[in-house]
Amino acid sequence: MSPHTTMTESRLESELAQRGVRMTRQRRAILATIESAERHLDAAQILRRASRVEASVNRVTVYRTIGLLKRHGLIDELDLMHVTGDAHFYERRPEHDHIHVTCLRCGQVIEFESEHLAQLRAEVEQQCGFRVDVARTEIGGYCGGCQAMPEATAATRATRANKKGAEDARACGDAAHIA
Amino acid sequence: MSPHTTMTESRLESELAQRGVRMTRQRRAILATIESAERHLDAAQILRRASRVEASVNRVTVYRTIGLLKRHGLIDELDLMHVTGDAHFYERRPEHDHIHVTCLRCGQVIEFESEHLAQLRAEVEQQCGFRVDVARTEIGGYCGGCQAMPEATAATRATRANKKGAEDARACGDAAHIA
DNA sequence: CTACAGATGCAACAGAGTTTCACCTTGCAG
DNA sequence: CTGCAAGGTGAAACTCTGTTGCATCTGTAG
Ligand SMILES: [Mn+2]
Ligand SMILES: [Mn+2]
Ligand SMILES: [Zn+2]
Ligand SMILES: [Zn+2]
Repeated sequence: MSPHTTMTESRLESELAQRGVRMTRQRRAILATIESAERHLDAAQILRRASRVEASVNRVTVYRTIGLLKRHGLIDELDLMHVTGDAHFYERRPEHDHIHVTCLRCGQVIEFESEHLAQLRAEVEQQCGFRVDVARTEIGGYCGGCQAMPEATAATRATRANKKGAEDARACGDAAHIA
Repeated sequence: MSPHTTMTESRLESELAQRGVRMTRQRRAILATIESAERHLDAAQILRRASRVEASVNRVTVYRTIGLLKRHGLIDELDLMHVTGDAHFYERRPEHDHIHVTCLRCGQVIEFESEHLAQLRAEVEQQCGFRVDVARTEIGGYCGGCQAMPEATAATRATRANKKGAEDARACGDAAHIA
């Protein structure tokens, strides 16, 4: 990597610029992390990944930036049925709504689009007199594989026990240097 | 009230009985509380209300009973967009699915039924190969009143500050005797 | 009535997110 | 450029939600 890694400006970054929000090295790292994630990340995972490009990023700043992005409607918050704990997960707000289907045994998450989402939202706006800001549909169940699998063999399951940090550090090559 | 208030057997109670689950005074109080609630309660509120009929009920038992009911699919867990904090809310699983529409300013919650829910669920089962266990749609937005109200006047808003216990104790007559 | 699986209470713990405050940086005006 | 004020940041301490270990108690089958 070059000495001054300038990091290509993310879409989130330009969205914020447009709205006159001040940009910092820390924010840039966090935005890029969220933007480029191949899956839904929670705050701790965002911190770990962002710290790799900008070592000074702090836990608190991650939470503050998540708050900023939520207020501006640029990201959505997910529970993923809290299969792995009480943390919330984040993703950039997509063009079209989609729902999240989580396997309660293996933790796999599938995204699914449907016409019914927009229709439901329209119904709510009309019949409840609400201006809808954010809509979230989450489903929990058992994926094909896990339906077949005998109860005990479920070694894949993301339990509360093995959740302890390891997964993200392992997946991405170098050790986590932030607790 | 008579000395030995026998408390009519709730539907949750008989559901559990059918499944051979052991019944205790504490559980009975918690089940009755959830069953008879006129709105969605979080764990702390369930504890406060249940303690009024059965003083020995403990916080931990509330959580354990919530877990029991979730495992048996007898209650659903809601976020209500976490407008008032990080707690989760509970309600008995209804006959027909409904969604929860929460006003992000005043905290009001509206329940709404729609054909699209069942259709969406069917689509997921077919196209994702999942066996769906629980489905949750939550919407956040601004209710009619709050859309009209000028930004500052929002005195009604359930802020993190006023959340502190008062609301439930006040609403139900006698003081909360459990922290 | 008894025995024992299973439920409870307590206290200690753990994880997620927030607040405070002294210090630092960004973006802009001069 | 330079200086400066508005706003962002890190560290530590804190709050709130939920969990666990363990000694003790109790509901229920026999
Ligand atoms: Mn949640
Ligand atoms: Mn409801
Ligand atoms: Zn699975
Ligand atoms: Zn409102």
